[in-house]
Amino acid sequence: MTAGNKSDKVNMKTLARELNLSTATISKALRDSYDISPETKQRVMEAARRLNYVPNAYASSLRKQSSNTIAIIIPEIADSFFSQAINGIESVIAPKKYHALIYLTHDSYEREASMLDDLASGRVDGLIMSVASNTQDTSHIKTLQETGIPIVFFDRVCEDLTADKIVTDDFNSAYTAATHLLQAGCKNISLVTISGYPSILSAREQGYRKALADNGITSEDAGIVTCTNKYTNENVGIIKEHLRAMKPDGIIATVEHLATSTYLACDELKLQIPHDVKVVCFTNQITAAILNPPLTTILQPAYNMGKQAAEILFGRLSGRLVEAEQELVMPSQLVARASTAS
Amino acid sequence: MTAGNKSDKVNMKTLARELNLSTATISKALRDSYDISPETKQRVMEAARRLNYVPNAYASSLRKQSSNTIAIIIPEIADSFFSQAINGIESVIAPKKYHALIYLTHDSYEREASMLDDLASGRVDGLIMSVASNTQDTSHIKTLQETGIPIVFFDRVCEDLTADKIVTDDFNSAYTAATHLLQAGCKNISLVTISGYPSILSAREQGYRKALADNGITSEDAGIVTCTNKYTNENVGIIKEHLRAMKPDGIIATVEHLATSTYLACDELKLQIPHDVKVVCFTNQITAAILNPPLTTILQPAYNMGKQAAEILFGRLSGRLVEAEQELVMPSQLVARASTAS
DNA sequence: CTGAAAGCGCTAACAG
DNA sequence: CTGTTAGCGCTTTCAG
Repeated sequence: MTAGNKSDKVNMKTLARELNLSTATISKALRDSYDISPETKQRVMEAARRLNYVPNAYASSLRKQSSNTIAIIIPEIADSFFSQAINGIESVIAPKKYHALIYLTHDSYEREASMLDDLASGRVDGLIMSVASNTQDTSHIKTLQETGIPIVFFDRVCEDLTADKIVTDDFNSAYTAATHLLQAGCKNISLVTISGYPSILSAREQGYRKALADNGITSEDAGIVTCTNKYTNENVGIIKEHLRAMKPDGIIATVEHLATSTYLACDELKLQIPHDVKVVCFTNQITAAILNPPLTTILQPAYNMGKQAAEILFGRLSGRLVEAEQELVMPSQLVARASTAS
Repeated sequence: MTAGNKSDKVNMKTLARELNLSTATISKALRDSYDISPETKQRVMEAARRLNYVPNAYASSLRKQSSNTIAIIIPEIADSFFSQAINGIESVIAPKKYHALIYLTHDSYEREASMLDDLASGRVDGLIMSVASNTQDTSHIKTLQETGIPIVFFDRVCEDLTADKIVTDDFNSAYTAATHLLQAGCKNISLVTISGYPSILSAREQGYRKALADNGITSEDAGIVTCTNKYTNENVGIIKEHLRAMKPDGIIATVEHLATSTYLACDELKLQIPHDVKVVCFTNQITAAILNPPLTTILQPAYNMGKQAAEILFGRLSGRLVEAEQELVMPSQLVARASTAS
């Protein structure tokens, strides 16, 4: 039981009483309105500071029908890409004194849908999201859009939706990754990926297929390994089985956590990277450079993607940005390291 | 401009009109109150679904003076420990339909203080936090506690504060790490750490010192290297300089991002781990096992710490937990890998 | 320049 | 069982 409880809660009425003014004047003075005299403003500010006045966030939000709050909905948080993106988002909202509610779908469509339904409550002014990998039906998203809440998607976007989107050039990145492996001498390249609908997964797969096709290799799907989207040992088993069966000499892993699984699988089978199999992974992990061996990565501009997403969202919120929704494609970067050395 | 805007906003008044009932009845029916007839409840529920009614979060929070929202304040997000802890927190708040506001201090006392001041606005019912490394004055925290908002600290706690705290046994962990290195044959162990006040840093330092003292080694502070708490190349330089000057044969790194800096520093100086220098780091990075060489870690129970913190917070919020504030110490685990092999 | 009054949408006494 | 009423604390006309 703490002291100084509810009893001494100071609100505008308290200030008004203290200064013999009306709450209307207090309100205007605090918002630095033009039609309040400088002296009154001084007095109000002083009293507010002295009495430790803090405006009630919900009263203000209710009245203004806006909350200075946005939601961030992502599949996972223990993932370098997403946590770096959050940093980018935070870098633009913090200076504006906006607040961020964070929600994790754990890649579940049901959770995602219920989160979006809830957001129609006026809780947030806008939303930045990356869809769950098993989200196919997008009606929950459209319903929220219809309430007028702007949504900006990043990385995992829905193709059938009209909205602002920030993505990387996944097709090209996968194409580049595959080409990089081919140039390193690989003849039999596998794609280690996860199941799901987001376009980034299919784009990465298409890029991979195209690179093989352009080099006269017809894969017949044998080179595609589908893992679960959880960081579990199960994936190590799936990858090992594939390595044993198909004996690929090159692997492209499409999401961050598959790097560890792939390395462990190779290790358990005593396959040497890059001698027996070369590996490249889409990941933003900072430890890539000190892995055994250092891992060639497709590095996404996670921080800047988050930053851009937030900036576009604020453009919408402020009414500054009125053009049609756009898809912004930001370049990823292949960082070559020992895991793909010839 | 999306269709179906504000105009058709449906609130309790709409439902009341629709069904020829009062808003009081609607409110009670929706909350499944005992004194509403089953049939009325049915009608209300049906109408709510049909008209897509979503209760206004802020009106409700304002009226009830509680928001079903908590704040999470942490130094960084792109850090495995913190992101895993958030997962733990989320695992308990999501089923309770609570919301989480997330704030990053970037280890700045000023930002932290302004965040805590703001939370007196009634925006959240409770707070889970890990203090900034340069927070020394804790008056901003005490002030918030006085408003009656329960705060639970985890990992980076303040010693001079009365509050619920979830920590790991940092002293013992560091002692264990140092002992582990001594047993592996190290004679000259350095502690690579960051500057700051949180007790975990001093506990880790004390544990290190005690282990050396217990083994007849007097360090005279020469073995302590202080880095910046940013993930920058600067730290690689600082560590390299120390390695050159002091030639330690063992290193304990106290925070996650120093693992990468330490490995890079050794690499640049062509020092072999573990042959020339053995390394152990406090980190939760999942890639520890696939580093070159695999890294011996002090693994903190991050997920469970977050979970416990949230559970204790809910205990306070519900009034279920009324005993004096407690400090819960959870064990870390030394996971020995090749980086400390003899 | 300042104040009175209405109301954002919801909840909780209290009556009936 | 249902309705009336009075606010939660703030902002915003509109008068003066």
